[in-house]
Amino acid sequence: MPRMQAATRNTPLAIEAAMSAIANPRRRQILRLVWDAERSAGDIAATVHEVSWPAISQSLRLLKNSGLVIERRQGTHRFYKADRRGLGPLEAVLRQMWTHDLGRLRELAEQEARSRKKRHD
Amino acid sequence: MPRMQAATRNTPLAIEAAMSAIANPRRRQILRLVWDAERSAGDIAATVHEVSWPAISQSLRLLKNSGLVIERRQGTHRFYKADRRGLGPLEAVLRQMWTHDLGRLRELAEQEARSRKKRHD
DNA sequence: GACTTAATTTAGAAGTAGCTTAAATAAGCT
DNA sequence: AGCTTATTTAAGCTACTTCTAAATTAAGTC
Repeated sequence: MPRMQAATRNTPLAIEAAMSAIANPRRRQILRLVWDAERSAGDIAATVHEVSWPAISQSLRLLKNSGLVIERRQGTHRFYKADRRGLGPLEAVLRQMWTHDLGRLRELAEQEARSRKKRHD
Repeated sequence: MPRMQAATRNTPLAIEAAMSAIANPRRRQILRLVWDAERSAGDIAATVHEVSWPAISQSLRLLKNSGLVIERRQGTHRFYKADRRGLGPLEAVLRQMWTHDLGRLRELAEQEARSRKKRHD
């Protein structure tokens, strides 16, 4: 008897949760990174160098819980990839937003830099 | 020379803002109320009896600023209606969410009732 | 002007979100 | 077992969100 397919969806896509997940630019950024190819958590964290690893880890868990990404464990690694099934019209929205995000994430980084500087006076 | 169309969009639809506006169940509820017909602020506030009038007012302003509704003033009244232009795939998402919202808003109300009760002990 | 009605703005409380640092888990290697 | 690498969990902090109650604006009426 053949084994079950490896990456069965852990949780079904929850439209409510998926919506607020996608409303956040950082999570859209991460989601885009795992849109076409599977990537390890560390790989993602190394790419998104604006925030710490735990911050990425939290975002990944949220994306997973809302059914937007799938996690696959292999040894000490955890690989994530977007789960495009059941996205429906949300996929078109995502693509639209990604084109709008180009400047948006730069803004976000500057804003964070400002408030971090302010905190440390 | 004919007058300009009365309800020109005050602000263009901002996809980023529209997204987070729609991510909130209360605002989706309000948006649905003004989806097919124009309604006054007071009318809306009277319909959504879970929260106070100022709360509705704030939500309306946010919806307006994100370009999802249009405001029309007439005397002491302010009328709001959904601005469906430029919504793109977001409209399909909205419709999908509204069907999911049926039980969701009841939950939200109960949750609010609980935390309000807890506060007043 | 004084009063009423419609709606907003302000101020502040309570809860939530997103981040940081430090500690913990978990797998693989020697 | 002890050490390293990969990643998460825990605790705490700041900023933002959503709400309420009270004060304010704005238009129309007597």
